[in-house]
Amino acid sequence: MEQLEPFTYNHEDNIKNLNTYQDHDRKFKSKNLEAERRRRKKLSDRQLELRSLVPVITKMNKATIITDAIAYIEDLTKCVDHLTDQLLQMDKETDCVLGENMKPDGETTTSTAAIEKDIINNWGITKPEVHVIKVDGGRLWIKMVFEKKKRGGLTKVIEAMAVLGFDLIDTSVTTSKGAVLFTTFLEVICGGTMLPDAARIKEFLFEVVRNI
Amino acid sequence: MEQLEPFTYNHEDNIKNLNTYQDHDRKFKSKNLEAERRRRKKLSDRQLELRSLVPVITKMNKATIITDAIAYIEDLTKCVDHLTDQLLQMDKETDCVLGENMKPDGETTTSTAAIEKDIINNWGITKPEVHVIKVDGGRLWIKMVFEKKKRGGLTKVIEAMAVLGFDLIDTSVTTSKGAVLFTTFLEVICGGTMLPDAARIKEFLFEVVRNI
DNA sequence: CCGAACACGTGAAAC
DNA sequence: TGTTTCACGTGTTCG
Repeated sequence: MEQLEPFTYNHEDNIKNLNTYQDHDRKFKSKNLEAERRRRKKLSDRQLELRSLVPVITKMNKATIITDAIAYIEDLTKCVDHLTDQLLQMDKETDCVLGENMKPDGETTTSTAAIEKDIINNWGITKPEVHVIKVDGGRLWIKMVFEKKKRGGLTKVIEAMAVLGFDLIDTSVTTSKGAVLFTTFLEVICGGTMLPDAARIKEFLFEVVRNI
Repeated sequence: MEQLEPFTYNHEDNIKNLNTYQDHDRKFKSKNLEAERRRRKKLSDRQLELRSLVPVITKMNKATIITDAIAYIEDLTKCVDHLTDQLLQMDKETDCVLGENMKPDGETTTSTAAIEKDIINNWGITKPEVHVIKVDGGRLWIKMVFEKKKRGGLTKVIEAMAVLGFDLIDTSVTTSKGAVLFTTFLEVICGGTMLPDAARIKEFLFEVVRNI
């Protein structure tokens, strides 16, 4: 085909020349040829690693590997959600059982109703103070100052920490004249990437300490 | 160098011709040009989708996106493992409790019996350590070292403090490699169900930390 | 023979 | 500045 005449690029020759005169003759070599090769290799390695992590691979294509990885991540997140739901439900049940057992009059009030009642009754006078600082990937530093209005309030705070999946490394609680200073350095159990943003944690904890 | 003579490929010319005569003149067009474009777009889209699924992206690089996805998958699997462990443990516990509660003869097994049973069942590897020191009339200093076997254990401790009618003045909790050091300086509230007898408090707390 | 998948070197552009 | 990342069109291989 004379149409293809101007296009006389020969890849094999080019490769051969590159390999032969790799360091001596740079006439046909871009400056970033080796860098590009490194980049390609790195990307390829990552994709290989990703493939090795995903259990079910429908096809060996690069695109399908990513698709399978996406499906796997979705499955995993769904699994995590389901498990946490189950765990929370179970936590709530055991709490309910304990609460009922401790009640002397034997009245069966659900914990949600009790919480609602608490919300109505305890209208905070002083606004609680909550600080959440992300130290690194999976570590947080939290400081809270709030007013202790009833006994067992600290239990709720520690409970909230457990619900959030926090592993308290170093915690200090100081009480003085009805005010509580709670500071903690903690690690997120489920891993750094699962970490919700500090603002959300702060909001959640604010609601927690608001109701105690 | 005549060796490199055949390399007359001109990318710009090729692009220009492609843009100008995209559908009319296919002189410089490979047969699989459009297919390759489709493939690239598909792959790019998948990577975009993957990126949108991973919450923490350190860099926007294609390689780092995959790296982050790998880290995310590892975190997720770790989280799933952890949650299933917890769930299994909790299932076992509730089974134990329910089994006792479900006694058909209606016999009211006291909690002490349950505790005794637990003592028999759970033979801890490391014996927990509990110290209770009476500072003055209504003030105590407590130090406990125990092994954390499950999440929410700290909640039980704080709960026990509330049950005992203790008002925690200054508390410190330090965790390291599954071991927990809990120290507190507290005040006994008048309405407490238990008298501040150090030995009895120590026994009670020992049972509490033994079961967590 | 053809479509799909891939690695390659390259120029442009971003940081 | 220059190093790095990206999209591009290409030739080749495989089913």
